[in-house]
Amino acid sequence: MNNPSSIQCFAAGDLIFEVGSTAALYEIQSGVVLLRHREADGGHHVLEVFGPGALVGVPPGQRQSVAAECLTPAVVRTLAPDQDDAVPFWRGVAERLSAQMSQLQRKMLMVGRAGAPQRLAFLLARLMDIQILGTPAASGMDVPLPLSRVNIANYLLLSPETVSRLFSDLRRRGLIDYQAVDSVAVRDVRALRHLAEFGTLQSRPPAPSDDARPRQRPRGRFGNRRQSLVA
Amino acid sequence: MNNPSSIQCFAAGDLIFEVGSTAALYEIQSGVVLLRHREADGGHHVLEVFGPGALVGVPPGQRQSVAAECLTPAVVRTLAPDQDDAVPFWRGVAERLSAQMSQLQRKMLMVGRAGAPQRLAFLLARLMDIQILGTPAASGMDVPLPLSRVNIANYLLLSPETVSRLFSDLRRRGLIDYQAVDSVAVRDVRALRHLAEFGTLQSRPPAPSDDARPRQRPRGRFGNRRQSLVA
DNA sequence: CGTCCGTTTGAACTATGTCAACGTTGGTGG
DNA sequence: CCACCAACGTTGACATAGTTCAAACGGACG
Repeated sequence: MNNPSSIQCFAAGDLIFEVGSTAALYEIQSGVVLLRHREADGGHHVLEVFGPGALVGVPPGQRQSVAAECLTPAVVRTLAPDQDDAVPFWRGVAERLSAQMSQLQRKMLMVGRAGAPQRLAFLLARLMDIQILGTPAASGMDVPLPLSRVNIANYLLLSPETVSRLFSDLRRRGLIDYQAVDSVAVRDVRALRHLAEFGTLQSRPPAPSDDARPRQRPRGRFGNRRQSLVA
Repeated sequence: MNNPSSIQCFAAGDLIFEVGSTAALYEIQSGVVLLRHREADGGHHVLEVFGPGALVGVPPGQRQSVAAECLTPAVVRTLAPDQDDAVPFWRGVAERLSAQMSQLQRKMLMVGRAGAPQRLAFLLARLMDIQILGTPAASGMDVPLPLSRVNIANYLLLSPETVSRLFSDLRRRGLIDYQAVDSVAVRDVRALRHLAEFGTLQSRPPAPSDDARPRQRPRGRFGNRRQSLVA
């Protein structure tokens, strides 16, 4: 109780907590952490991937509904309220949970509405952000992929085969490059971010500000339909 | 400040708050409320549907990232901390937000992995739960549908045409029945819940406990693949 | 009574899952 | 040290659920 915040270190592959563990809140100090959800049939889904600064776990009084696994060596801080700052503490937790809700909502739209290429670009963009933490992304930067293809597929709710094909496509198109499977060199950050956001490949920059071309509208699995514009 | 909780009433179609409104937390007392997310192209997505007891909005210090619209006449209570009970208040908010995260995660898996029929059954089950609130569901009960087909499609991330077809199918198969589009009579609660959970139609009960039939495993858009069982 | 929007139904298309075969890597045991 | 094996990743061929386009129907509202 008089130990308001303690530090813990984990190796890659370690579990920070398991489903059903007694509740606790953790703040990631360094490393990349994955939230998994076990299925009845023995499979599992990757719900979220978090980097430094994120809050994982549930507040006391409940049980953990998911498992948290370290993808890289990681340092986490256990969060607990002090006697004095209990109000700002819980307020802060509420705010951060609320922010994570928004993040999860974005992912849901991604996974439910966007096409497969956009989804992968989305994940790559997120991994870039986790890597650089503030620094502006530069083309040519190397992004580690702490997840296997299978985990990526689970995260994006795609089949591993599709993920594999997508990587090949992105490389063919020159957006990324890689030798090993556990990291990619981002050749064209701009195109990648554009793909993540709009689901389309922007016609290469050379286009000399041609204003008259048919406006590019967001495209996913949906989005090719005339919008009713009224609803 | 000395007004810790105030009651507000809304008519169907009213907005409780809009995107960008100053933050506030509301507890739904009665009625059905929908969370919408506006898109760049003028369309919108239905993120969640809530009934009495749910918490909507964000804690002070942020801006609303979504809009909340009443589908039926509704009564909501504005939540604000008292001087005395600030700690339990924020603690409670954190816990309820955390619980909603789990709920949203379930929906994400639904929308990303389950097939269209399962998704609709999922929504119908949720609407049943919102209606009855505790009372055990009975076959033959009448469930109001406060959402249009288009909104249902948006919620489930399907096209309206698909939703329409699904309703027709469910009626053909005798799980539900309806004359108007704004309510359904649930003919077979059991089958509907089974569909929502497993994605399959249970062979009608008559099956005389035939143990030797190929075990029904969960089926969605995925799930027909041999599980690696190892990962 | 006519128009309009939401719903329904039909037909065709496409993205993505499934199945299957092959290559590569890393670990294990002879 | 090398042979073998098991995962994982890649690629191809095929199947299909769900979107898209199109047209017809119905109720609501002027």
